[in-house]
Amino acid sequence: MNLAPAHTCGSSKISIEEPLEIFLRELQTHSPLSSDDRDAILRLPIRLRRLDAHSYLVREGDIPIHCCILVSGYAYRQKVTGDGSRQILAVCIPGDAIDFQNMFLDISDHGVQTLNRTIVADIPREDLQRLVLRRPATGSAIMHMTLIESSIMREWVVNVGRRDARSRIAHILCEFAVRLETRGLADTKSGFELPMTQEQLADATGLTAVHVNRVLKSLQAERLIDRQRRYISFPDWRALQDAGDFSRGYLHISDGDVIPPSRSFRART
Amino acid sequence: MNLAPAHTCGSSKISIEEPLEIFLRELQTHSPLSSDDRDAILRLPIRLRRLDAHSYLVREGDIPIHCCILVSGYAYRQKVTGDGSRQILAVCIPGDAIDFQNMFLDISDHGVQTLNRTIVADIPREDLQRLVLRRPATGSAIMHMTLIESSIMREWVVNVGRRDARSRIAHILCEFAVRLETRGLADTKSGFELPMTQEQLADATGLTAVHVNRVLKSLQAERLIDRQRRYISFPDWRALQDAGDFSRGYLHISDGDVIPPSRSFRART
DNA sequence: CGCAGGATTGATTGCATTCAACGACCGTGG
DNA sequence: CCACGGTCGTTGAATGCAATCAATCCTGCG
Repeated sequence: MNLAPAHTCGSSKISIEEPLEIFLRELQTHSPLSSDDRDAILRLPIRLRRLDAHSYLVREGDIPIHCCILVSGYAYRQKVTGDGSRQILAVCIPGDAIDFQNMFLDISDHGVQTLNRTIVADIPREDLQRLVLRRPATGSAIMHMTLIESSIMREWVVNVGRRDARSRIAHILCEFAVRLETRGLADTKSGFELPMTQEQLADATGLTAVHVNRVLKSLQAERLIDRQRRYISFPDWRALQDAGDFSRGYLHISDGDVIPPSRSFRART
Repeated sequence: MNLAPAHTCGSSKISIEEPLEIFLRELQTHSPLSSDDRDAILRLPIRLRRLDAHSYLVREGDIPIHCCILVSGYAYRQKVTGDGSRQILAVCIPGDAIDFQNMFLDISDHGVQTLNRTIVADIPREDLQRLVLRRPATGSAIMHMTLIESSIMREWVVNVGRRDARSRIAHILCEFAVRLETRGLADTKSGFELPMTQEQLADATGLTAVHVNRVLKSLQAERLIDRQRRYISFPDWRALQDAGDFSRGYLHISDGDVIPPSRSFRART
């Protein structure tokens, strides 16, 4: 079902180094590493995979055997309730590591699925665990990334628990914009391609697709957002943040973390 | 406001070792440590504090200077939205470490408050960071504890995002019971003292206090719970779990983790 | 061209909120 | 000892936000 065959992604072959450099960059944005640590990371063995949209990266109940880094494309974490409804827990963007959550535990408590066509780099679990034990600084860097993900999840609890539909949607749009921007993948002025359907947006915000549609339309009518198909931009970024009760503190972005758009690696859908 | 004076907590003075032993026990339930690692943990400097109910352990925006271990009593993590409503993100029980979340980040993205009278042990941040860098295995153990907290938070997103009021309440009660039970602080048969008001329960489940009250009454009427003031027990534990769509997988409890009630340290309220 | 998934719209329902008042319990102080 | 105040719990009535049900409209794609 998965293991997508070659798709149009430019002419050049992807070198084996690039994914680890992306990973290293993300690790280092928060905690500096010695050159030995950096080398150790760049020497990690990896395997590249291409995946279609809607492929499973992790299934709930899996025993994780590798940690995968999202090189390009988007994915989301999810859990399903007993009555079959789905909750999206997080959206992963290029540069994110998928399996820190599961890797140090025995069994995956949630699933991860791709949103679109995706390239991932798998790092064997044991190699990563060995790295962490031998090079504590890399462990701290991983801890740091993981804690930021936790912080984002805390904000999601608030979003889903205590905000009305309008704020929830505005908030998630703001979060998405800022996270993409800090990786040089979008810019709040010019907007970006939203990789989610309205139903997925609904599952992320604890609403129904129908209601998401209505809220989006009303945000559009108020000129807080502007949509052309999936492409979305924010004519009044300030007002959108207010509507979403958004402030970026919980993303723990320091100024130096931002990757200028020119330097960015492109998301190949 | 805080720094509660002596309260009745038995006659004996609390020895300085005990809190670190509690901490060590929790760390070890998931990842075994060498005797050197154990010694290093037991040698950590700590300071004990007694706190009244409703004291702040951490304020949103604080720069954490120590990590505190909850020795006895309960606390909760919270965030407040722009319009002033509160969301409770997690309930901390004796043995939990409060500040792993914040310690490796620069600034606290959420607050922590005590639910009742509490004893905490502060470990200076630098000592803990030094420990982690010198003894990677302790770092892994801390990572492990942190990831379980993340897993619980994921389940909370689902609870608040995708379950109706009845299930949310039943679920949180189940979670509470199981977590207390594994630390030998309660048992699902005989019940336990619920340390939260209905308003706090509401803020944890994304509901209103009024509605929590109605749901509790209806659960009572169905004989899924039994309440005498704050004391709660579960006449039909199986049915309650069903009502709450609860299964304990996400708590990542292995059989060996459970502390028999006899060995347990008592929660001194 | 026709199909399928996604987006849109309307009408209706219902769960949870809101507002408001009252009751029960507990600790405190006169 | 009892009166008092405050917090928490309980209840009723009315409102409203979002869900549900159902149909239709797009639009990209085979």
